[in-house]
Amino acid sequence: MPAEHAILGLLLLDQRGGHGYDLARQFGDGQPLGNVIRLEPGMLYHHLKKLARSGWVTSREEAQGSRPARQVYQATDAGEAELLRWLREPVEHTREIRLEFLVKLYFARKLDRELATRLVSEQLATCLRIEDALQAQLDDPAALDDGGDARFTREVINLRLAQTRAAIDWIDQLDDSMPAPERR
Amino acid sequence: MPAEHAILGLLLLDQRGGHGYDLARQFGDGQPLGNVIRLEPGMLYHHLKKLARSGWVTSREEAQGSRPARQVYQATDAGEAELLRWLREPVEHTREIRLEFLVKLYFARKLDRELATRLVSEQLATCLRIEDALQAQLDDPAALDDGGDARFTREVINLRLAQTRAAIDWIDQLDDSMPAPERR
DNA sequence: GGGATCATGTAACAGGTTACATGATTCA
DNA sequence: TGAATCATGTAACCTGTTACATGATCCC
Repeated sequence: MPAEHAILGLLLLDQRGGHGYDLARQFGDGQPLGNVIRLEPGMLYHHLKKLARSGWVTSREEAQGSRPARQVYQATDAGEAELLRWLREPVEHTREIRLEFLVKLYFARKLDRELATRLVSEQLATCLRIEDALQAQLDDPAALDDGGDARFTREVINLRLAQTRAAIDWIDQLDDSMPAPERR
Repeated sequence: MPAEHAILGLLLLDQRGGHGYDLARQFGDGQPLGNVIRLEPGMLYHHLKKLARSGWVTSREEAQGSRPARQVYQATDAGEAELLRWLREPVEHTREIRLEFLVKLYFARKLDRELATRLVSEQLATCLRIEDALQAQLDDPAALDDGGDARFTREVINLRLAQTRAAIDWIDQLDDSMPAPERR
C-alpha cells in the first residue's frame, strides 16, 4: 500500500505526470523519499501497471525525437480522491510509523497543511490508544501466560511499550501545530 | 529466516520431535512465541518442507491406531549447528529487534544461558553502533539533502534515533547479566 | 446427527529482492 | 570505442495472508 500511494503522490505533485525512470530517481539515494521507502525498477513498473488497472492513473505514450518513446503516467481524479482518503487515516500499528506514516506525512504536508495537522493529531491519538492497551496487558496478570514464560511475555510487551512511547514523543515534537483559532 | 529458525528451535527443545499441528499450537494465542511471531498452518507446513530439504530436520511417518498417520519432524545435528550459529548473530537493524531478536532471545535462554548473555551484549553493541551512525548523519549537513526537504529528512533520522534508543534502554534492562568472574 | 478438534495441505494473491535482458543515446 | 545514462521491463525466488479442501475422530 505505501509504495503505490507514494507513486500516486509523486504523480499528483507534478501535474505534468511522470514516467518510470523519472519516478525511480525520486526513490533513490539522497532523495527525501529514498530515505524512507526503496523502490527497485521492477516493483516500480509493476505498481504503475496496477495503478493503471485500478483507474487511479492513466498512461500515454510520449514520443521524443531520437530517444525511444516513454510511458507518461498521470493521476486521475479517482487517484486524487484515493490519495486524500489514504492521507486521512493514521496507521494502526507502531511498526508502520517508520514507513507508512512517514510517507503519509510527506505528502500531506506538500498537498494540504491542514490535512497534515489532522493526520499528526490522529496518529498521536492512535498511538496513545495503543499505549493504553499495552499497559492494560502488563497490568492484567491473566494475560501474562502461566507456562513459566511470564518473564519473556512481559519483556515483549515492555519492548512494544518502549517503541510506542518513543513514537509518541517523536510525534509530539513534530511542528504541525493546529492552526490558531480565528480571531475577530 | 526467523520463522524457520523458530520451528527448528521448538524441535530442538523437544527432543521427541513434533508434527505440524502440534507446532502450530505453539505459535497460537496465549503462547509465548505466539505473541512474537504468527505462523498460519500454510506457512508452517511450507517451512517444514523447506527445513527438510535443507537437511536441518528429518521426518518420519508415525501411525497412531485409529487416527490418520502424522509426519513427525526432528532436528538433525546440522539443524542444531545452524540454530546455534544463528543464535550467535545479533540483528543488524533496529526494526528486526521486534521479531527476530525476540525469537533469538527466547531460544538462547532456553538452550544456553551463556549464549543468551553473549547475544544480549552483542545486540547492545550493535544498537549503539547504529545510534552513532544516525547521530553522525544528523551532524553532517551534507547528508541532509538541500532540495528543501532537510526538515523532513532530519525528522526521519530523529525517528530512527528515538526507536534505536528505546531499544537500547530496553536491552539494558534485560537481566542476562554476565556471569560473575571466577573468584578464588 | 452435528460441531469441535485433529491433521495436512493447496490455491490465489500481495509484496518484495536480485539479477538479468534489451536497446538506444550521450559523452569522454 | 566504450562507459554511463536513458528507458522499460521479465524471471525467479522468498515471505506472508486469506481462504478453502479433505477427511477422520471425539464428544455431546
